[in-house]
Order: sequence, then C-alpha cells, then structure tokens
Amino acid sequence: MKSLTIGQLARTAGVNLESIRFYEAQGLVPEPPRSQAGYRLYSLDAVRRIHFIKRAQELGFSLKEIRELLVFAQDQTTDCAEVRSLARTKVAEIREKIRTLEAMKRYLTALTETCPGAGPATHCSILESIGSEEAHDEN
Amino acid sequence: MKSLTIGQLARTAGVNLESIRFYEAQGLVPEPPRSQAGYRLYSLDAVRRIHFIKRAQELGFSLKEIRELLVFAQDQTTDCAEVRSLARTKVAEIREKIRTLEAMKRYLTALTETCPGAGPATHCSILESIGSEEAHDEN
DNA sequence: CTTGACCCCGTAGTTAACTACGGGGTTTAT
DNA sequence: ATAAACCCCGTAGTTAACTACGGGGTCAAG
Repeated sequence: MKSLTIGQLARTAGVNLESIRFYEAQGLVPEPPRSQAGYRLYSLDAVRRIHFIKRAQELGFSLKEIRELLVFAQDQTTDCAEVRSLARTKVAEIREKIRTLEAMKRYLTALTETCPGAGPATHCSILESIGSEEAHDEN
Repeated sequence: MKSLTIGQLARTAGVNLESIRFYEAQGLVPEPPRSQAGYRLYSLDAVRRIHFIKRAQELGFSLKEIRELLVFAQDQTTDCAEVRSLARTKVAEIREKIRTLEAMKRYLTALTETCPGAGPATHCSILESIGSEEAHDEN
C-alpha cells in the first residue's frame, strides 16, 4: 500500500498543506491513520476527496454544503433525491445572484452612458445619480 | 441649525449606529463637530452621505471603492472621466461574475437533469460527476 | 552525524463589513 | 432627583476559507 504524507497529498491534489489540516478540522477529510512518529498517512482516496471538494467549490458550494454532500455520498440511506434537491436549491441561488448582478449592471451601464466623460467630477452625473434618493430600479 | 446625534442619524439613514462609527473610522464619513459633552453632531449632509454609501454598495462597490468615489466627488481636480472609468471597470467585473455564475448554473442544471432522482445516493450521478476528474466545461 | 526538508500542534492573522460588549458619562422626562 | 434612554471609547467577536508563525520532533542524504 502506497501512502502519502500530507505534503505529498497537498502537492498531488494541488492545494496548500495547511488547507488539508483545515479540511480535516472541518470534517471534510477524514482523519487518516498515523505513522509511529505521528505523521498523517493518506491513501489515494484522499486525493479524490480533495478533488471533489475543489470541484464542488467551483460549482458554488460552500464548505458546509460540501460536507453535507459528502455525508450523503457515504450514507447508504440517503436517497438520490436529496442530493438533487440540494443541487436545485443551489441552481436557484445562482439564478438569483445573476438576476441581482444583471440589475446592477444595467443601472451602472446606464450611468456611464449619460456621463459626458469629461469635466469636473464634482458635477459628474454618475456621482449625482448615486447620491440621489430616487431612480433606483432594483430588478 | 438642526443637528443630529449619532442615534438620530442612524435612524433617519436606516443604518446601525455602530456602522456610522465604523464608517468614520474608515474615512467614509467625515468626523463631525462635537458637543461640549463630546457627542457627535451631524448635519443633514451626513444623511446624504450615508445614503450614497448604501446605494453604491447596492451597485456592487466595496467600501474601499466608495471611499475613492467620495474623494473624487469632492476633489475639484478630478475629472468626470475617472469616475466613469471606475464605473466601467465595475461593469466589467459584474459581467465576469455573471459569466462564471452562468457556467456554474449550466453545469449544475445538466447534473440535476441526468440524475434519476431516486435510489441510493451512493450511486447518484451528481455526486459521481462532481467526483470525476473530467467533464468540466468552465465557460 | 549533521543538515535540510519534512512533519507535528496550537494559536493567531487575513479580508470585508460590520456587530457586540462593557464600563463609564449625559440628557431628558417625570 | 432619579430612572430611562442616550452617548462615549476601546476592544473583541462574527463568517468564510484559508494562511502564517513558531517551536519543536523526524527522516533521508551525504
């Protein structure tokens, strides 16, 4: 059995060594067996585990949610539907974030278009618009 | 001259009292004059200032950027173009965030569609896909 | 057998934007 | 005149996800 030290695992999984200890503390990576000297000895499963974490993060899952996914993945009694529901919730959240960002973008774009782009900023239409109480669309 | 205590300002501007002190420490709200007892005495300008901060936050500006905007707004020598450039940069950032979120959404949606939605999660296609090294589009 | 690379642990620092706490003085209303 | 409501200040805590530090033990190479 080839086992990896924490440093080797960190290098092969492409993360910082400290992150692995952090994940362990957070319950995302199981505590591995130790050598006599107390060194952590990881199997290749640990590499896959960390890749999973990283990929899920790219998909917008928080560590807390990832922990949940990992529990699901190992619990025989978890139904696929629960995982799918979590994914759907996440999709809805993402959709909502996009909506907000779109509104921000529309409004800011409009501001940059009315701005003459020259002259003292003390009369800049952008600053004036931000400062005015009205005309905020939020949609 | 009607002046507001910090608590009154907080209530009329709709923020927490502590936030105002925080903004002052961050240089976003100027230090106001004080009463004999040392109480902060704000003018109505402060209300406008805080509204500006809140609105700019809604548009996605960080406090650091807002400080910059506020300096611009008061500096006679700042040109409108600088403000517009800042707004444009922010629009580009927002656009990029949206792009990333769209990619996340597409991928996650695809996952939820291939998932049968029933059966043990240990064989869930979502978990499998997250766990696999391949098939990641990033676009 | 010593040097350098590696590992251990616990604690503290990072960023952003607050929020809370505690032990005081002040103002206002009754 | 006293109690409630308000203000002061400095410090510490919050969340997320790490990252850094320091003082120590361990392992492999030459």
